[in-house]
Amino acid sequence: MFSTGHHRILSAITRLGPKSRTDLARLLGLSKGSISIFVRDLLEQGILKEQELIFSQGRPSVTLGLRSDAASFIGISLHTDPATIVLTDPHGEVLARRQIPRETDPERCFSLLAKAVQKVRRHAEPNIGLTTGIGVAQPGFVSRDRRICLASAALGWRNVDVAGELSELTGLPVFVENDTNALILGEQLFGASGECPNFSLVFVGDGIGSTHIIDSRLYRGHHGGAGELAHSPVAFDLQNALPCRCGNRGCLETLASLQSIKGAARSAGLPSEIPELIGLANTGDPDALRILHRAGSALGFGLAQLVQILDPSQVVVLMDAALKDSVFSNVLRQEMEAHVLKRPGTQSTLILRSASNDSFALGAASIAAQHFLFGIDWI
Amino acid sequence: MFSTGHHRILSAITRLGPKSRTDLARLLGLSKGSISIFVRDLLEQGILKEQELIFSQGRPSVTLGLRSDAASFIGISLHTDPATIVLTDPHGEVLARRQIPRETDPERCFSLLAKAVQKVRRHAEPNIGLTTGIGVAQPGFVSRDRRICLASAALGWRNVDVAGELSELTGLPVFVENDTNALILGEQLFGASGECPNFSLVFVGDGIGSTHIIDSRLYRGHHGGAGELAHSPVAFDLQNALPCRCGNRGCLETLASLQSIKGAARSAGLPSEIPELIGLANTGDPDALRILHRAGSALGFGLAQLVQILDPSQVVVLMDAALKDSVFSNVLRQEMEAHVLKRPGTQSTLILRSASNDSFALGAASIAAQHFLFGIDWI
DNA sequence: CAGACTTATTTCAGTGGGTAAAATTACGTT
DNA sequence: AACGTAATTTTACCCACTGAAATAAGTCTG
Repeated sequence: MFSTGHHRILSAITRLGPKSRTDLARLLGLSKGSISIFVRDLLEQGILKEQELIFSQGRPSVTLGLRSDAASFIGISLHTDPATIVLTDPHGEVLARRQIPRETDPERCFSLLAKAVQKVRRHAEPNIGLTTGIGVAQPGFVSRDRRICLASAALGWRNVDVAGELSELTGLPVFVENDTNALILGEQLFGASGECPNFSLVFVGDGIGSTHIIDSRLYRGHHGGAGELAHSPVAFDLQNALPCRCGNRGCLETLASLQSIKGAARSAGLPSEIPELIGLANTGDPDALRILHRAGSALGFGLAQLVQILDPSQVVVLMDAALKDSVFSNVLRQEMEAHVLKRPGTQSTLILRSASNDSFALGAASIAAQHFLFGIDWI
Repeated sequence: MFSTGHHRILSAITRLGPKSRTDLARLLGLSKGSISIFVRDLLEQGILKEQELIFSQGRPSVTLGLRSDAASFIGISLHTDPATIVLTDPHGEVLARRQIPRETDPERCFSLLAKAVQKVRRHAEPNIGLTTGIGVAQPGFVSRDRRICLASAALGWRNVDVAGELSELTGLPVFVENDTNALILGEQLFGASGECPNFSLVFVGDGIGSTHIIDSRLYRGHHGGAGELAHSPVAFDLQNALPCRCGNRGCLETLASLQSIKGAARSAGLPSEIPELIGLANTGDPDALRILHRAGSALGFGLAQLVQILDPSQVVVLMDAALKDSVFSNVLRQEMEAHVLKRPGTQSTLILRSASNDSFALGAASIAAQHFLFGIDWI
C-alpha cells in the first residue's frame, strides 16, 4: 500500500513536528517531485493534513501535520497487576482507558483483555480514526518477531503465543514487546526525545529496567539482554556486596530498586512504603536518609557506567513521583556527575521524570502506531 | 562506478567468506538476475574471481572470492612512538611494512609519512593490486567525516587536517580514525568477528580503550565519546577510589591500565616493567600477585558492566602478550563471569587476544579497504 | 548410455521508485 | 499591472531490480 517513501515522511513529521514539502525534500534527501506525490497520497488517505501557511518571500510554504483521526491504537500494559488498556490517537493522546485485573492464566487473560479492548473502543468518541493495531507491553523476553512471549517470570509464561491468541480474539494485528522497551519506544514516538537518535531510558520500579535507542532504532542486544543494567555490578568490595536474586553479588538492583529500598527500610525497622520513608527522610531521620542516599548513589553510579560506555545524548530516568522529588534524585544526579568524564558541551544530559499510570500502556500503543506510521521494517 | 548492489556483495563475501551467486541472492534479498549482473561487473573489474565448484545435485554452484590483487591499502598507526606503516591486500595480509619515528610536528610528521608510504609501495611485490587509499589510526578525537583530527592529547594536535595534508602529499584518499575504532574495524573486516553484528573490543595499553560494533556499524556515541570504558567507575567506596587524571575518582583506568599497574609496582618497590612484574608473580611474589589480581579483577568488573549494558555477542580484549598469559587474564575472566547475569546459551563470550605490533596499522588499512569494498556510506 | 531430474546461472522484458527540469501557483513588492 | 521569489506540480525519463523463461551443467535411474 504505502512505500518506504510514505513511511519516511510520516516518520519525519511525527518526530520533528509539522514540516513543509520542501523541508521534507531536504530532510529526507528526496526530490521535491517525489515528496509531492507521496504527500498527495497521504492527504488523500486522510493521514496528513495541510496545517498552516508560513509566509516569507515567494509562495508561502504549507506545513503538513498528522491528522488526529488518521488512526487510533490500542496499548495494553501487563507490567503491574491491574492491567491497563488505553486507546490513543497518533499524537499519543489518550482517547479512552480502562483497568482490569491481570490474570496469569493465558486463556483467561486474553479473553478478559479482548473484552476490555472492545469496551474501550466502544467507549471512545465516534469521530476517531480506525483502530489499526494493538501493542502489548509485558515483563520478560519476547521473540524477535514480536509475537511470542518466550519467558516471563512475573507472569509465569513460557512460549505463549500472545499475538496469535489476542489477534484471533480481536481481529487486530498485535505486537508484543518487553515492557521497558515499550517505554522507550513510547518516549521516542510520543515523548520529547523524538529527535534524539541515541538515548537511553532507565525505569526504577520494583526492579530496574533499561533500554537504548541507538541510531534511532531499538537496540535489544545480541541475545536480547541489553538493558540488564539492573544486574550491572556496582559494589566492588565483596564484603559489602549484597546477594542478588540472580545469584551474583553487588548488582545495582540490590541497592537501588524499590524492592531493595523497602527491604532495607524493613531491616532498619522503618515503614517500608516509599512515601512514608521519604516523609521520614524529610524530617531528617538518619536511617531513612542513609537508605535513600545509598540507593540514589548506587543508581548514579550505574548511570555513569552507562554514560561512559554508550555516550547517549540523554538518559531519561523514569520513577515514582515521590521518589523523583526526594533526596534520591539529588544524590543520583550528584553521584552520576561525579563519575562521568567531564567534556564541556558534549555531556550526556540526565532527565528525571515521574512515571504515570499509563506510561507502559502508552508505550505499547506507540508500537502499534509505529507499525502503522513507519511500516514493518522499522523494528 | 559501483552501486550499492556491488558493495553489498563485496561486504557479504568479505565478512562471510566465498559464496555462490545463489547464496548471495538469498543472503542479500536480491533476485538472482541482479546478482548475476553485479557479479559480472566485479569479475570484469578483477575484484572477484570464480573460486571453487561445489557439487551436489543439479548444476554445481561456483563460489566467488575476493582476488588478492583486487586492490591494496595503506595503514598508518600513530598509536605509539615508532609509527607503523603497512601495505595490505584485501584479505588483510601484510605485503610490506615499515616503522618511522613519530614526529609530533604535523608538517614534518606528514612529510615523513608520505615518504614512508612511497617506500612501502615501491618495496612491495610488483603484482599487487592498485593502492586505493590510506587509513590513519591515531589517538584522540576525529571529525565525523574522517578528515580532521579534532584533538589528540598524545600528539598535541588540535584541528589538524590530516586527510587534507596527507592526501595532498600522496595523491591518495585518506581516512582518519581514532585508534581503538580502527582496531575494531580491522577486527571486523580482517579478523574473526566479521559475522558478528554486535560485538565490543577493549584494548589494554597505557590507557584503556573500548569500542562497539552495533548492527554491523561502528558506534561512536552521540558526542563521539562511546568507548570511554577507561573512565567507567569501578570503585564505589570513595576511600579506596584512586584519583584519575580525568579529575574523577575510581575510574577503571586507575586500576587496570598498564600505566596504573606500573605505578602500583613502583610504589610497592617492585620492577615497573610488565614482563618482570609477571615473572615475579609467577614466582609467587605476593605484592606482584596482588597488583595483577587487583588490575584483572577491576577490568573484569568493567567488562561485566559492558556486557550487562550492551549484551554484545562477544567481547574481544586485546592486550600485551605477556599480560595475556598471566594471572591477570584468569582473574579478569573469573571476575567478569562472577558479575554477569547467567543465562545459559545466551551469554556473551570473552575472547582474550594478544596485540601484535601491526594491530593498529592493520586496523587503519581496513578502513581504506572498507571504503574501496563497501563504498562511502558504510561509515 | 540416454533421458529424466535437479539446481545454478543468464537473459530479457517489465515495473516502480525515484530524479531533473520546466511549468504552474501564490504570494509579496514596486 | 508587472515583476521577483519561492513552493509546488507536472512531465519525461532513468535505472536498479524483479520475475519468468531459457539455458547450462551437473547427478540419478532404468
